[in-house]
Amino acid sequence: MSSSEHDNMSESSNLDPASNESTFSPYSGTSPSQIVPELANGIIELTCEDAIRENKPYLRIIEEPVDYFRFRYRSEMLGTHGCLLGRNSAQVKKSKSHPTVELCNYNGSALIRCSLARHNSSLEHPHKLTEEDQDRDITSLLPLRGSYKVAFSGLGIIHTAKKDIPTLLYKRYSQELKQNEFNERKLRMQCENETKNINLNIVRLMFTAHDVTTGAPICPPVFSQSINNLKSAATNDLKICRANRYYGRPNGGDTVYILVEKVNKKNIAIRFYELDEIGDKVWEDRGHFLQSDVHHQYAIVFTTPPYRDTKTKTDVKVFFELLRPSDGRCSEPKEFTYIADVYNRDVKKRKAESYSSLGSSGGSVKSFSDLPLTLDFANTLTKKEMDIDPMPILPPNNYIPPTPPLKLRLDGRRVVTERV
Amino acid sequence: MSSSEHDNMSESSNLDPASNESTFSPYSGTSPSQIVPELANGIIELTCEDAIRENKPYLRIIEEPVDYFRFRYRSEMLGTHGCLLGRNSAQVKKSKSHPTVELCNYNGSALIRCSLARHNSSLEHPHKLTEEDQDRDITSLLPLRGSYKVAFSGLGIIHTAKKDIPTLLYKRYSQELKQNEFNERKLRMQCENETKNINLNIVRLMFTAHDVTTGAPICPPVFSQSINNLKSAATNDLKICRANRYYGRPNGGDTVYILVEKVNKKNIAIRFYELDEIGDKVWEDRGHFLQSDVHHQYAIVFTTPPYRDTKTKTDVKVFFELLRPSDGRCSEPKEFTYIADVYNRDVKKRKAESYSSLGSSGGSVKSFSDLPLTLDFANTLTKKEMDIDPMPILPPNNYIPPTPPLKLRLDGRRVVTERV
DNA sequence: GAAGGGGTCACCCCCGAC
DNA sequence: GTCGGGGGTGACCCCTTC
Repeated sequence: MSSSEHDNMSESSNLDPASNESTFSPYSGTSPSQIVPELANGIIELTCEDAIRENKPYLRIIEEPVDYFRFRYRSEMLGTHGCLLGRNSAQVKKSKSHPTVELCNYNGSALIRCSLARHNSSLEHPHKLTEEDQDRDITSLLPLRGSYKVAFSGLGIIHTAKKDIPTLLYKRYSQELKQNEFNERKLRMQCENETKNINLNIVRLMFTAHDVTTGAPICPPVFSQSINNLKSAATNDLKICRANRYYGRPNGGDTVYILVEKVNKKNIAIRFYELDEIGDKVWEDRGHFLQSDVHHQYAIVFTTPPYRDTKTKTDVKVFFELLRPSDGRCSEPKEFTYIADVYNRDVKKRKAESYSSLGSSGGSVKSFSDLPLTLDFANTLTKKEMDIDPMPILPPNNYIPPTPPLKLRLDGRRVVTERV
Repeated sequence: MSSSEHDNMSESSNLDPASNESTFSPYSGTSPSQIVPELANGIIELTCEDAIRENKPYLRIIEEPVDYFRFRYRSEMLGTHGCLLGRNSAQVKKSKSHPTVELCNYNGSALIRCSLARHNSSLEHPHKLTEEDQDRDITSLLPLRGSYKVAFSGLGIIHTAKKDIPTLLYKRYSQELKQNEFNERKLRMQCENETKNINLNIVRLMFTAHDVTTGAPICPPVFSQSINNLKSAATNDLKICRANRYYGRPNGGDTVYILVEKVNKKNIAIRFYELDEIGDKVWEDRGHFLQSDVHHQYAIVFTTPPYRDTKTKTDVKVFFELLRPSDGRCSEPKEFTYIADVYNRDVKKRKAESYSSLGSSGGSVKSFSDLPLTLDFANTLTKKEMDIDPMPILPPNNYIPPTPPLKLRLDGRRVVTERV
């Protein structure tokens, strides 16, 4: 209902040559939805503004990637399974967008590289980006048809097997360090430990700009918003597929069966809330269930919380949704109606609504068939039980590592790059 | 309720020396539940009777194994996960039984071997039996404390990885055949094909008796009933864990949510039935749902069938259960009550039961809250959709291969055996 | 074919009862 | 601890639909 509705994007991968003005303002030539581009973190925004003031080159993201995407193992890459779209891609065909970046305040040729960074640091992620069937750095040469904007279409995210990651890190570090600068066994241990701190279900795109001839970085990198692995119960899209009832009594305690997409019983809650006329949240409570009421990750049996006014004289429309405490994400809400108890209603209403015949359909008064209630449900979720990833000891979020230079080789419009 | 209730077994692994009479009757010295022992197939029984008539030795199964057991991969065998029990093991502790076999009409020493056979042929199964941490043939030397009965306790079933099976078969066949009797490539192909026809989720125990000195078979083998892998959706125990309602209207169409153990949406049905006073089935119908109403193998939303008498004047107790068409197995039934429509009841009853107040608990008349009903459900399960294993082209069920002789080596009471 | 999904195999753990 | 289970996960393999 809410989060999937966007303006039908005007930015697409077919870049408009008319918008190719070398401007200092980040607010030019884009659709209304991008007047305030969402940046990966505060420091980038500052950097941009500094760059604008000082007339220095900078990168800015014009189209963010979608926030949910299925990471694929290399063995799954025989066929094709769709590419990473832009956040504003329309569901309908023919208006797809792709992650897009613009190099501002710059003249002449430049090379834009797209790679994967970790979600909570600027370090490289062990997963790999892929472009169609090619297995090399994802780069694009600018200007492209006169534009300094480039859309990366056809991207996929290759899920590196967990067991391969320590070795991968070891290779990387042992190459970077001189032969005598490290102790092999110790470095291997460090890589094992670092592996534990890498979240394999969240990545960010990292864009870097390089001088075409030297490979030297032109400006600081920019990072996209996080992209969550759609296949993992820790990061997937929460969804209530179906429920057996969408109404209950104001004193709560009604049993509801919901069928949901994969959840983790240690890290899931059900939030009821009410919005007033202007959309502000005026009440909130939780559905009650035990971990054992979560059935194999795909169904939850819970009891409704009491409404804030158990003697309400009128029916009240509220919402309920899934909530994942570890990252605060929630599902699309479902409507739920607290049906005012017939004895609390105004006399006029009571006459009209009560005593409707058993088994008739379509009446506005529902009856409550789940009585007597199952008692003693309690929401026992505790911080300890939720298995939240401990915050790893890593560079803070706003630390930007120096962009390494690239070794370049031209290959048509594509540039083959290697780490120096 | 029904299938798990048995006499509390008197046969246990502690064999009673008193029952060690060399008798010709298979009906002696066992508990009432074994007066008619269940034999794996008809031909065995004939063989037994022939053997009895002719005074020849024969094997008979005294305690069958349980029919559901979790097969474990070798990598899961670090800890301990419980052993294969006898079918009549009591749920309460201290009265466990184990698969038990008796060698009849025989004097002197004999060696009883237990191994795994396929469910639909007498051929050896690629899975392995294990006994505690030992990895060798499971054998026992008879007589044991004067008895010709032997219980195999501490058995586990090791799940051979599917990808390893062609190689395993190839090794076996290429050893059995002479060097020039086979074409390597062709044999490998045959092994690939044979692998497809082996059901890795069903095994049977095969018991063979051997002369201690020569290893020659003493009598034909006997086979236990099938043992199904508890972890596979194709063979596991069907179970309705929870349902949101256990009653409905006689004309049916009420929506029921059930939470179930892992099922295959292409191979599952819901059967309603009614028993008369003497336990005969007098009515049967199906719950209606689409494959898409099966939620990730763990929940089903269905609508109830109409009762045979939609105008019943009294409430009717019936049952519903899960049914797996491929093998005809079903879950424990749950009770379901068709509540007579209030207008069809006898006048006296109507007075007492109708118009009870909304929201009160404990009354015998339930109300129906799921109206209006979801329409247009239809049970569309067809034979074609059920993905039933095709019957492989293999020896018929009653074919018994000649028992191969064993190469023997004594090691205390245990005998180390090798295939000749 | 493309673009999405769902299910499975093999493995890795977890827990509660002793 | 260990026993006797049980649930979840990573990697992979398929299947629907267009």
